[in-house]
Amino acid sequence: MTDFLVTKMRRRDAVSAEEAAVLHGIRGTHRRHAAGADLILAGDRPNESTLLLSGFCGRLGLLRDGGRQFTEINVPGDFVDLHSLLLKTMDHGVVALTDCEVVAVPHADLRRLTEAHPHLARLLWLETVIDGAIHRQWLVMMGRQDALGRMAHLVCEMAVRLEAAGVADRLAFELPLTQAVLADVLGLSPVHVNRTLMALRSMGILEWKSGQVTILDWDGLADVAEFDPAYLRLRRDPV
Amino acid sequence: MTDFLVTKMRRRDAVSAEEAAVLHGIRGTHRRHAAGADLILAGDRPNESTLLLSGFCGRLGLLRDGGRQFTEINVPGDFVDLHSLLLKTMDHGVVALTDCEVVAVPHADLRRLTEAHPHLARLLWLETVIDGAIHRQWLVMMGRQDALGRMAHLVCEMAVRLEAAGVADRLAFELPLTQAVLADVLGLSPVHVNRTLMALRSMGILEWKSGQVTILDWDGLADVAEFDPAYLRLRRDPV
DNA sequence: CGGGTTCTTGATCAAATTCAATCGGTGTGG
DNA sequence: CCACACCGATTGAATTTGATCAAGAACCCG
Repeated sequence: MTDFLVTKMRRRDAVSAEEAAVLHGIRGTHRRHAAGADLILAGDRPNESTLLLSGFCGRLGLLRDGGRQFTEINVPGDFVDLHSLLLKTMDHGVVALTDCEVVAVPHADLRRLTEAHPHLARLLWLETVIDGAIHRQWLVMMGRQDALGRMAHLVCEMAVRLEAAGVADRLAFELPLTQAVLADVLGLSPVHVNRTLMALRSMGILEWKSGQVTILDWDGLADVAEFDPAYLRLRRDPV
Repeated sequence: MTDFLVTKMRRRDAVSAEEAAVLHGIRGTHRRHAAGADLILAGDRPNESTLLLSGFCGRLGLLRDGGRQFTEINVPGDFVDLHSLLLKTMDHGVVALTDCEVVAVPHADLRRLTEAHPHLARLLWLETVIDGAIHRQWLVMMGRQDALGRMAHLVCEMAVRLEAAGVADRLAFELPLTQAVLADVLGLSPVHVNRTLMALRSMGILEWKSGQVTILDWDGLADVAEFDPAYLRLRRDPV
């Protein structure tokens, strides 16, 4: 159940058999959400954190005029709102981008776990800190990269994160996001998203049809994106 | 020395006298940096975290063409790189935007502190999680607000954060950032930063000369910015 | 097969960039 | 005290990027 989480953590630090057992022993409420459903709304005060088991979720901010901006796409093995353990009140919403399967873990249990297992606590802290690193990288894209670079960067990131969780292959994976969602991820209009994808296609870098991404030229893609996976912290480094 | 930090934390949760004493007891290397100096470079593996005592720092990402994008402005009382405690390798640099005074605290000491004082550990974790919330809010600005809204939002945020640290008044404070730096914060060109500031000035909302900000119409500014300080988590909520 | 969503394409428009020049302080050396 | 250099702020003109509006095509799903 928490396999993807442990797989991902083990790219970052050793997780002992005992610690893995503690993580696998996490009990929470198992739920399914249909694509489009709100898992969490801004202003909510959840008393549990949600671990994504399958599907894709997005954290998003809303504007007065109805404008939406995603700040992260979550993949299986991600906690979509581990930070709510400390933030208490959510500053943003979380929506299901596809049908999703999740397990909601009570904050009380997580807190007990962190007090009993300081190393696991640091591994969880690390997960929230990596969320921050992803946000920073997105900020650099949004501020200083053009549409092509942003799109390429997003694809690189999703490829590497899905691979790290052990969910998919780096060069061919399912990413069933509509171009409208991509627009709200990249801060573009849906029309321009379409043109940007066409450009990557015509450059022979990428295929993306019916939610199926195929990367034909990883190096070319990474070059356009100026992608350096260091921020995803997928190297072993004891915490 | 760590007064600003404790002041800020006490806006978020009770900090007992004993805990405050522990924080005040933090010993580290006291340093000064001149404006423009690099405190940390991307790729560094610091074995200490840096608490800012006075002045302003910025976390920034770099691009191939020399483009820069700041991802956060740090004010007195902020750790500029508390996340390095877990990230180990820095994914971004930190530069002094003004002359700065800092104290560098060894990671070993911080780690010992978190193991001995779980509540303080959570307060520190919270600080890193709030960094993430700030990044998210910036992403929404960058993706979906125009230049005017972004500038207004930045000013609102700095006003509230400086006030929360007990460093300055919300309506009149020093923020000695050049328009070139503002451009790299907001993802704009220096020219457009200039025009944007002129617009806010001509709307009677803001004065900003020689690093001195005066907010003439807070409500107008917050309205342009769509500013809601909830993400800064300045309400008491025990962790 | 029909109806809705998603994708695609074209034409026009607005925002912000780039390039370029000027202006105003501030400090320094003669 | 002035000349000079330097940095930051300001302004204008031409250009680019991406947005908006609008319409048609393709694709699913019931």
